[in-house]
Amino acid sequence: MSDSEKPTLLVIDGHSLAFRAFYALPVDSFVTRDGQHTNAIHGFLSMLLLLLSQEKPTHLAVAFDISRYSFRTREYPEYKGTRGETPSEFIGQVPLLEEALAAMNIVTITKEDYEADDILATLASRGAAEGFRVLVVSGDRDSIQLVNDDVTLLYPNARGVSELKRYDRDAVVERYGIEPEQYPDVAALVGETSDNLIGIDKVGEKTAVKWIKQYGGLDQILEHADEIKGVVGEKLREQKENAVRNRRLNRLVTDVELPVGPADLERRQINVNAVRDVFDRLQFRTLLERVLKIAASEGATDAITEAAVIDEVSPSQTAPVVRTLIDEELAQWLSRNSAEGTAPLGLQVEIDASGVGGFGIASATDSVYVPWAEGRPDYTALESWLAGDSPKYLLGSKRQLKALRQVGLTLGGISFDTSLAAWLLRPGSKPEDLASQVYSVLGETITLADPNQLVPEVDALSAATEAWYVLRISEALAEKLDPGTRKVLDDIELPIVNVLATMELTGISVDSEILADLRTRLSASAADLATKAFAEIGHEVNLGSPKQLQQVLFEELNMPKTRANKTGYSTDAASLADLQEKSPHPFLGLLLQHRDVTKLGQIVETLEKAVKPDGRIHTTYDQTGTSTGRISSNDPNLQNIPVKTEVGREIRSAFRHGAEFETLLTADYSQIEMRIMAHLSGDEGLIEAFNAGEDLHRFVGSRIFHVDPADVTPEMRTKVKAMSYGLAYGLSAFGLSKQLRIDTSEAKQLMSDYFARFGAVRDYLRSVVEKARDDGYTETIFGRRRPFADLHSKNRVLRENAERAALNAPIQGSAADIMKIAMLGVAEDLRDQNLGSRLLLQVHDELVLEVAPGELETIESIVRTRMSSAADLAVPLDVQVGIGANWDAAAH
DNA sequence: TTAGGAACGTA
DNA sequence: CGTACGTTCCTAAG
Repeated sequence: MSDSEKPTLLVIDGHSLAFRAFYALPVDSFVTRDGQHTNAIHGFLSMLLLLLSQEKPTHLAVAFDISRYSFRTREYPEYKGTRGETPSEFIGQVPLLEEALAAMNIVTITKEDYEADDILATLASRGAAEGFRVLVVSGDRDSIQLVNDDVTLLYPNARGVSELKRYDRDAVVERYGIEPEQYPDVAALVGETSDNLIGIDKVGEKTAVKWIKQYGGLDQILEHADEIKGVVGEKLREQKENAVRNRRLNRLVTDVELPVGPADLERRQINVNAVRDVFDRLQFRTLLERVLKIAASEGATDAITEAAVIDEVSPSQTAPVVRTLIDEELAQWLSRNSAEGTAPLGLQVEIDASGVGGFGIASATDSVYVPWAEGRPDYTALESWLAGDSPKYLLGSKRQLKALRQVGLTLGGISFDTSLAAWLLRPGSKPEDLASQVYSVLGETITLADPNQLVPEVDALSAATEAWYVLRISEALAEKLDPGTRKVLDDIELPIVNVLATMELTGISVDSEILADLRTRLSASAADLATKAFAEIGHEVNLGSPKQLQQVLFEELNMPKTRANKTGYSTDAASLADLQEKSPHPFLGLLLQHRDVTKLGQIVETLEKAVKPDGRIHTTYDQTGTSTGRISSNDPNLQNIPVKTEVGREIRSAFRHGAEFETLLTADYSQIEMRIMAHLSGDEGLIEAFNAGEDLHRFVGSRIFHVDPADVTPEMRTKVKAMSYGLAYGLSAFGLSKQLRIDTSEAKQLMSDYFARFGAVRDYLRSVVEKARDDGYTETIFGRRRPFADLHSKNRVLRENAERAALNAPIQGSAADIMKIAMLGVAEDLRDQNLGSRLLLQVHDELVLEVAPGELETIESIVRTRMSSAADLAVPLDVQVGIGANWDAAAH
């Protein structure tokens, strides 16, 4: 068998390569937003991917040391004793690397009492015996002894891990002048500093090699030690025990007992879903793409192993043949497949540039395609099936529902949505398209046509086949949903799809003249402020460039340094305010004002561009946009329209009721998160505070500072307010001191005074984190879960970030649930009572509606009732309602 | 052209 | 060293 026909076994010393990578790549350039260092992982994986594509191994394993201790340290406690502390940035990268390898379905091997090199040696020798071409990757020179006609060593050179030097037998001979098998003899004589193996004084590589050539090997050299002349001869005779010991220790073990042999290490299919997960966490974008590319190429060529690899999936099925149906045939098919007692159908609406192109509808065993031509008369059966309650499973139902609405069709019976289900299972994940879900949920591969390709390489999948996949994904996901999550899906998320779609289609009316006027004033003001700012420093700069500002502030004006960030020193508003105190300069104030007006100007401009021909702005709500259960808004984001400043309120005043309507009405929950904390913690003091109906912060302040509510000063109230709001975010004494600009000691005192009166709150917050640590997830009042992995992390920054997020999740999430339930109630009443008023916006704890003439009282009553009764808590849910011609006037 | 960071708007 | 978002600009990569 020639070499090219042999299977290739690639074995890697994990620690050694990761450690090389760690020193080869700058630590600071590879840090996740959470503070996890990743340079070693990145370097390792990058090299691994290169090896996979260049060497195309058929079999693969990575070996790791279990600890620093092995049979060698027992024999010689000083072994590797020169190695210093492992850098803290390296610790913690290895477990993550192992996770990444697991996701790529690569076998990792460890063995108690042995080093990774021994595992490599064993696999290499067995592999060679079993007819493999073996490639060993290690940064340990001892591995040279493994090289022979079947085994090649790939050794990282001085440039780190970007290149590996190839040592086959000839290369070893060329480099060292001896056969690979003789290398340990050389090392035994010379010694190995990195292993703390001391050699013979005065004997270097040259001498050792010369002796070995002369006498044949270490044993022979020692036998003839007496013949060797000079000082080196003396040293050899004096210190020969060193060489004997070194030789004993540097002999790699080739018969370690392992749970797997070379033949078991056949390359396995990459688990794309898991890889995405791990790589997302590590923020490896480019690497992810490289892995996906490999996965795709391998997945396409090897359909058989596919299903076996992704955990426990049923064997892949074959999509039913697509039939195109219209008219009577279609009516019969629908009637047959949607009759009472039949299973739900998958539905995929074909959406193209001009609207709806057709429908794919599928049962488990049959799929049909229905071309759509607007205005055709004979679609009665289809339309009534679409509008009816007959259960339908979809992927991304809101988008499809909107597309149908725009061609005058109604969609009812949305009883499963794979995007929503996948998000509920993993609320941090980004929505996947059909092909990705087919892979991540079913473990099968389909190829979608590239929409950017004019002449598609592959035929587009019929919408009917897509619907069939959606149906299967739905069934697979449904099995994974625990009852609580299922209830959230059925009772909250699926019903609210329709409400959100309606709000998006409705939009909100905007007075473009107000915006245009505002923009003119703001840009004039910006120009004026910029001129004045330039005059202060004597030249022009780009005030929007943090880099140029740093030059001006810290070099030209020599101001004291502010908080450091990745690109230098911070120039954010808080830092500039600090600077203004320490080193007053007119430039600072002008800069801040300029920031302010340009920011507002941008917002106004964005809004102007977003106004559609109907004079309204239609945002898009992202139902799967958050990890907590909130809804996010984009294109444009109407959940962050300014309100705190005068100009901000002017912007809000441009949002108004439509011409046919009477007024805008806003309704918001007051202190909903604090109320949820009171409920969840059962803190009697806090519950009393809300039941007393008094100003919350005044009440809490009176308890903490031991004064009458009437004697709570504004300063006291401010402090209490900051403390209360901070609680739900995991605020620290340090953070509190910073925000209130008080001493840390005073902040500490404030916190302890607070908890002295409201101790159950602290107990509750602690218990949330503890429970999450045990369960692996948090849960809202309504059973919405959010998983947390980092609560057990050894990395303190990661762990503490996770702890704060975990204690916040049930609070923010429960508030989100409550608001969604309230919206469902309001929408239901509007529909059932045939009211003309409409829901327009949701801003987390606030709803904006436009009220049809004559409906004001009804609407106010509906909104108050539905919002305050959305959940039954230990404290009342207070709702504030405001009315006005525009969003600003309707505030209260 | 693209991706990440800084900055800043909201709840 | 305070949670959850989206958008904008600048900048350094590609």
